Order: sequence, then structure tokens, then C-alpha cells
Amino acid sequence: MPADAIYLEMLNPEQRQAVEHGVGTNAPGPLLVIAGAGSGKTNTLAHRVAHLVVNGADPRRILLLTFSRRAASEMSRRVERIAGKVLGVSSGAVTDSLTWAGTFHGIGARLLREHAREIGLDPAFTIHDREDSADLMNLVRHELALSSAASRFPTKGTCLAIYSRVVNAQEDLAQVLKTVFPWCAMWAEQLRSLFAAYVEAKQRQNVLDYDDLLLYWAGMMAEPTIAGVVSGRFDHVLVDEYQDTNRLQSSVLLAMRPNGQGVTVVGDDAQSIYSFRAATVRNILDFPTAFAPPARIVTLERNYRSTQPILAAANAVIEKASERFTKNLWSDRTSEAKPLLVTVKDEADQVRYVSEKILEAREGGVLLKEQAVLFRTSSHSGPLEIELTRRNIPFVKFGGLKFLDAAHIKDLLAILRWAENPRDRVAGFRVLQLLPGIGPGIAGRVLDAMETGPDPVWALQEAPAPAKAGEAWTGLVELMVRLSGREVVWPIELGHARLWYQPMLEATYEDVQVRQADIVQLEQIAAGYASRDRFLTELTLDPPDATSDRPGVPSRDEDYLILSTIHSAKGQEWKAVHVLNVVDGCIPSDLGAGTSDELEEERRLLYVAMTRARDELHLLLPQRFYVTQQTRNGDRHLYAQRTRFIPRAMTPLFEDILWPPVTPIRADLQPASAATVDLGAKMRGMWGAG
DNA sequence: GTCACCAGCGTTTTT
DNA sequence: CGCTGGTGAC
Repeated sequence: MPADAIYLEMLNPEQRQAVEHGVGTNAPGPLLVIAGAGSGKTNTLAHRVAHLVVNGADPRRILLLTFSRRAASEMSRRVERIAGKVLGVSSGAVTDSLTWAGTFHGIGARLLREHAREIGLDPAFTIHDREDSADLMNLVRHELALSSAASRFPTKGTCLAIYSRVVNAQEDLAQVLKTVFPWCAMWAEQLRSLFAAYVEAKQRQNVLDYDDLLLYWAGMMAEPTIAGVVSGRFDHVLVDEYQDTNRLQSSVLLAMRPNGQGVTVVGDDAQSIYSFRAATVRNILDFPTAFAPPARIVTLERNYRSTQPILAAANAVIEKASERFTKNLWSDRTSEAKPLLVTVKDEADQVRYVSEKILEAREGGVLLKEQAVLFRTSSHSGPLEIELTRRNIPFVKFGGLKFLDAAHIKDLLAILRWAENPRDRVAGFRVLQLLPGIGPGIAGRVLDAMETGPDPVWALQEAPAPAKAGEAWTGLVELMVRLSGREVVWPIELGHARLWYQPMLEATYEDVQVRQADIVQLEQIAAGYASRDRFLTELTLDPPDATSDRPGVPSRDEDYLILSTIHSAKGQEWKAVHVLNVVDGCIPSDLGAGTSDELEEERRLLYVAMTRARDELHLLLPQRFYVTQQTRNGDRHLYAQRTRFIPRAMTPLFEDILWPPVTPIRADLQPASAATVDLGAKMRGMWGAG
């Protein structure tokens, strides 16, 4: 070890083992780091990468797979900080060469573009996000006449979910239907042909969906000659959040490094919360024995984040989980304050409590940024958002609706995507139907013509102008010729698209102003990308979070509160954390309480939420909450039980409080008994009995 | 074929 | 409620 690697001194013995494992040898064996919540996982992984680089590894040959883009850039920053100092290189040098840091999907997209020719793929493929994929599924579904009313065939979303599950879990259709979608089992035949047609449609149109980015990567790795080239590009492969990878991802990983050499995976089986995306805890549980000799296991049990009482409560919750790598998190951060179980009357009080406590904490010197409110379901924060706005408390919300989900943004992106790939039927279908007088019928025929000819755009020019479309049609044809012919420089072409779109926008929507502001923002985002295809790819793989059209959304340097789904809160921490609706029906979600596996995942979800807190943890228990969109009976109030994951026996680990505090009822406020009406007697009297 | 209107159904979390 | 599919007017 170089004498100046003082950063190693900052690590605890286990972290240091993980960081130093095999470094300096030619062939570091596979390493599994079981990293409990708050055990310095990200830091340890960053140190390992930095340590590799300091000891001569080429950062351009390190593949770093993270769960989200945010995690990747955070990791790069840390590596820079650690290694840059030791190496004495100018800032940014290490990060700039750590070019292969990203999500499985993002890296897959890049590798596929670079190796497309070798696997018979057109490198100009466009990528469909989930909604586009569902739309295409729907088109195919209609073509196969599976959508007739009498049949009640699964909706496009369900079909896509089934397909996606088959691909990601690497199971066969029958198995998936039986275990995950039993109510669709009767459609096995039709689903199979639907999926076959869906795959064909994607290939004809040169589009890939999210799953394809992994599937084609895996397929590429199954071809020995190409596999050798691809895996030969890297000396080290490190994977963060390994508990949230699925079987397809693990097969990609194994194919990249069949003997496990240079592989490091980091994760915590207790925080596995993505099984709905086919992630499986088996990946991490079975990792050690996937190799001979088996992988080394390093366990990080010291928690640097939470106070001891918070940790004790979280440990108690997760202790009931069935299968897991046992670890006992400990912390030396003592505190008298137990986590709070706050019983409130209803959601309105819940929101009041949270707002007040947050303001109190801010008065006490805790920045809003150091506080967060977490919830199971994105919509649960609705009332809170209203209250925060009313009280002028700035906030930013993570999870839930994306900027890109807005119809007008999708419209504009569809124009760009169609120009990028005129064979992309979903994009074309959407754009064409923006025109007055053009519906599914005409749009379909235009697209058919474009598909059969050798030059799609030429076919579009030749297509007869639909009578009702008017000048919007000629405008569209001109626009497409310009954009696909690359006559306009990026990102100016987005401006051209906007000009053409403007009349459609005004004709369709009431709130033109707001939507225009979104489009302006889209153009700002676009300016940050070098080219149209980079912009489209990046935006699909890493959609920006909140919409910013609402007033009161703070700019980046201001102080603001964090609102987040528990899923989106992964890997983060705050001084004070409030968790909304810790009641049965929310956590566990009614929908997630079906099988015992799902139930276990809900338990881990609560565990993840609790372990985000450093100093203060408030679990809120509204006794009554309003459910919308119930299957039966419509909207109604539910009388909620506290979550089953915190049974009475655990009560000593919490401080149970009622809010607002109960004030004794003053005698003079009690109604005089004389004024009381005995309705019961009156009722009895109706029947002459009394 | 398009479009406006109506009825009935299903509902989380995200790359 | 919001989406999807059906219906009838143009």
C-alpha cells in the first residue's frame, strides 16, 4: 500500500477488509459485502474503487453498476475526492475517466450501441419507456383482436408486466402466470402469441424496451466471441445494491466475469424492496456459492447513522423476517429519545403534526433539507403537499409522477423520437393523431406506408394529405424532412418542433401557460445534451423527477423539505424522518399483503424507512384515513390498525404518544344531563313498550 | 373515420 | 377518479 493512502486509516476493520480485498494482486477473487443500513456502504464502495485506482487500476476499465443515475454520480464524486487527493491530479480527472459508472440499463444501452453491428442490431435504435412499451403492447393487442369487450383480456399494463416478469425473472410464462398473475392464467395461449408479436413489432421498428437493454446484453454475452470482447473491456466489475437486482441482471454479471475475478457486489438482503421488478434476494444469498472457491464475505455491522434507540426499534422490526444473512447492527450513538409512535385522529391531524414538528425542528436549527417525510405510495403525500404550500414550506418530491409523464412533454418527445427513428410506430402514432381529423385509422395507414417503403420519410412526403388536417399536415411533413435529414442543429430543432406543436397545444389544453413553461424547461434540459439521440436515451433512462410548474418549487440552493416514497429514499439519510400512514392497509399495502413473500417485502420496506433516520423518527398512525379508489363501495373512511409489523410486544422500544395532547374535559363544558335526549326511549316508545 | 360522450373497471413501488 | 372501450352523431 502506498504510504500516502491515509484514507484507509479512516475506515473500520471490516470496511478496510472490503476495500483492500485482493487489491494489488493480479486476480482478486469475488467479494460480497453485506452492508447493513447506515454502515457506510457507499463510502466503502467508493473507497474500494479509489483504492483500486490509486494502486494502478485503469479507471476506464472499471465497470461500476449502481441502482440509479443519482447513485452513480454520487459515487463518482466520492471516488474523485478520495483518490484525487492522493494522486494529486486535478479535480475531475478521475471521475472523467471513470466512464463506465451507471445503471445496468444505462450501461447496457451504451454497450449495445457500440456493439450493435456485431449482433445485427441497428445502432440507431430508440428506447421505449414503460408507457411507450405499454402503448406498443396495446397496438399489437388490437391487431390480434384480443381487446374485444366480451373477453376481458388483461389490460396493456398487465400484459407488459407479465412479459417483463418473464424476461427479468428468466422464468417461463406458465410459471410466472401461476405464481404472480394467477388471474390471467386462462390467457396463457393468447399471451404467448401476443408477446411473440410484440417482440416482432419491436424488431421491425428498431426499438428496444427497458428489458431489452438487459436481455440483448445477456444475449450478446451468450456469444463467445463477442462476450470475450465485451468482458475484455473491464478489469473490475462492482455492483451496488445487489439485493435489488433480478436474475437477468445477475446472469449478465456472471457472464461478464464467469470466474468471479474482479467482481465485487455490495448489498443488504434486509433492504430488498424491488421484487415487483423481479428483483430477488436469491441473487445476494446465492452469490458466494456461484463461484469455486466461493466468494469472500465481509459483513459491515457497525451503523454510523442512527441513534441506538432508533436502531433497536428497526432491528426488532426486521428480526421477524424469515430468511436473511444475520447481522446485528450496532451503533455507539446513544440517545434518550426513542422513536415516536404518534397516534393522530385522522390524516388532517397527521399533516398538521408533521408540519408543526418540521417547523419546530427548523427553529431548533435543523435545516429543512435535513428532514424528510416518507410514504408508501406517492399519492399519500397529497394532503401534506397542500398543507406545506399553505404554510409556505418549500419542498421537493421524489418518486411518483415524472416530468415526462405530462402529455404535452410526451408529444414533443414523440416528435423527436419519430424523427430519430421514423420506424418507431408508437411515436408516429402519437404525433399523427395530434392533427385534427386524424385518428387511429388514418394514422395506421400512413405508418403502414412508411413501414413498407425503403425510405420512411419519403413515404410520408408521398402520402396523400388528409383533408381535415389542413396546413398542420404540410407543416409536419416539412418538419420531419428537416429533422430526420438533420438539416437543423441540435437543440435548435426542438424549437422547430415546438413551433409546429404550438397550435395543437393551444387547441387541446386549457392551461396553455403552464404547459408552455414545461416545454421551455424541456428545451433547457435539451441544451445540456450533445445530440438528439443522447438526449432521448438519457431522458428515457433517467427521467427528471418532479414537475416544476407548480409555484413554490424551490431553486436548488434554497432550503427545502424532502418528500419521498420509501422506494426513492433508498440509500439516503436525514436527521429527522417522518413516516406517514404506518397502519395496516398502507404498510403493508392492501395490495402487497397477498402472499407471504409480498408481506416480507412490506416489512423490509418499513425497515428501510425507519433506518433512514439519524436522530429523530416519527411514525404516524392516523386512526382514520380516507381511502379513494377502493374496488368496492367507492371512497370511504377506514378505521386503521397500527401496522402488524410493530406488534404490542415491541411497544417498549417506542414512545407512544397521542397528538394533539389530550386536555382534560372541563366539567362546565359537559352538556347538562337535563338537555340530553334519550333517543333510545323514544324509539322504544314508538312500539308502545315504554 | 373521427370525435364527444358515457359506463364500468381497477388501482404501489421504478430502470 | 382516470383510463378504456363502446356508442352514436357527424
